Amino acid sequence: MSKNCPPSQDSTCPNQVGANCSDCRLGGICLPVALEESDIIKLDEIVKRGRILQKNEYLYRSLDTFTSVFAIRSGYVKTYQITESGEEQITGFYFPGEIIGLDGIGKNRYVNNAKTLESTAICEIPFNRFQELTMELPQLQTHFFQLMSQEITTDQELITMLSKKTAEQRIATFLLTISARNAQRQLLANLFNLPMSRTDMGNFLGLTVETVSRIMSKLAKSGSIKFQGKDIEILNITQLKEQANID
Amino acid sequence: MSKNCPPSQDSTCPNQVGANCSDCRLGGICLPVALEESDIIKLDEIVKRGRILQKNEYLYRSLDTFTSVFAIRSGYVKTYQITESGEEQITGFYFPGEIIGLDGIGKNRYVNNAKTLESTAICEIPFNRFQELTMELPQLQTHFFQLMSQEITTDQELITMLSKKTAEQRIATFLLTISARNAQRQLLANLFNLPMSRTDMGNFLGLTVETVSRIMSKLAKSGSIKFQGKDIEILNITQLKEQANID
DNA sequence: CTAGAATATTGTTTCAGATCAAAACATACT
DNA sequence: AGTATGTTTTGATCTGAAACAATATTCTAG
Repeated sequence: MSKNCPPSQDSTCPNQVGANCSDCRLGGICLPVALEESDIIKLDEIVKRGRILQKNEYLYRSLDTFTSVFAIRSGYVKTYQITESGEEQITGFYFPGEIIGLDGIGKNRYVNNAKTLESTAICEIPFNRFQELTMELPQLQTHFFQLMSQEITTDQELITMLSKKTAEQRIATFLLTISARNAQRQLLANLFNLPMSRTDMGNFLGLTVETVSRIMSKLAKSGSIKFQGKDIEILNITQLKEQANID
Repeated sequence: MSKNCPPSQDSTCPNQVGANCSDCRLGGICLPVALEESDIIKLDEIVKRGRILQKNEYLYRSLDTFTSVFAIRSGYVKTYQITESGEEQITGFYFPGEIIGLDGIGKNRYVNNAKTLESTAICEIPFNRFQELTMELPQLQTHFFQLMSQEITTDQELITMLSKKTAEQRIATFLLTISARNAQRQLLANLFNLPMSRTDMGNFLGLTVETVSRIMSKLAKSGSIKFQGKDIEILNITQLKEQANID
């Protein structure tokens, strides 16, 4: 098996974004759960690895025929819908190790658009073949059910946020969520870079850019955080949590 | 097989809410898709039928160990979470033929509380046994993936609503959604009874009761609808659609 | 049938966040 | 480098829905 092979979707060929699921540093965050080594190899065979998208490229668009779900290896993706009145509504931000495209299963067409926020490496998992594989690997099926269920749960958290929280609570909560997701990926929890613009943050949180900007400044003045553009440092997580929750 | 048997969970015993999946008048709305007769029988064997809950009873509560998903045969259920600050946030209303409990799969505990809005008949589907069955019935697995995906999609519609729509647009949209769901169940699309209180409506839509009441009156004055308490009649669906969408 | 409770409606005031406006930064392009 | 274009911040004003308040209506239990 040649080591010096061209960029391709050949899963047997190691390339710049990693060779296969077993040695992927994302490990358990992504799909392979408590699978046997031999089972991971089966999964490996169907995963199309190594595709790299530039900033602002689409993984899929609303109404495209559903074919695959995607795992993010590196980079960041936002999903959004266009409302009847032509506005964008962001429904999620996705980080390395996370899976997108689940919304397409229901009607065999993607409902959302998925667009990269920066240069992003992805693994494509053709759903037909994946589903066949789940028929012989119950653990894989279980894991996938869990993934979908968790997507429901995070969507419902956002619903609660939009329905019940003030602008300050939303932004504090958002920063804490990003922090936690970074920590889960062995990154620093209190010092990170926001992958999205203020506009996107506001859109996701149901706020205008101006409000986002104002509240960020307010949180900084209160001493909870420090920031310079997209670089964020959490200085007082206890206080930030209070700002996230309490009325 | 006795016809005159006590109320029980014995699925072989016909009772007041219907005998089995094959002759359930909800048909395709619920689980059994394009299944063979023989496969429906297998499904029948695991479904616990005939449990009837009174108004305001719980199907499950937040943090209960996840065991089953539930199909509603008749009646209505709301799901809700309690926020950190102790408020209720309704995440969904469920109608006959719809499936609830999917949020519990992710962490093996229910995230929401599920409470009946009136006397409600349910079918309980123990998830372990159901999952085993999906291993031999690919169509059943596909259908269940689709159900979960659709739950994601409806949650995302609510997100868009809460983030982008005015009070009037939310209520108009809500009434149109209920109307459509009734039509799907062979009920009248333009004359129906809301199963939830104004308070619950407001809670779900991120509005106060007072605002719900005001907007309902406004919609009635505009001639789109007519109502008497929970009895709703849609008089001008075209106009109501305009009120639901346009800025 | 009636008292009491719960739910719904309507009126008035207040306020959080939107909108409008403009300046300050940041990034990309020739 | 220097100009243009996009993004973020800060300021002033406005507004839709919340909050507060008071009735009115509908349910429920005895």
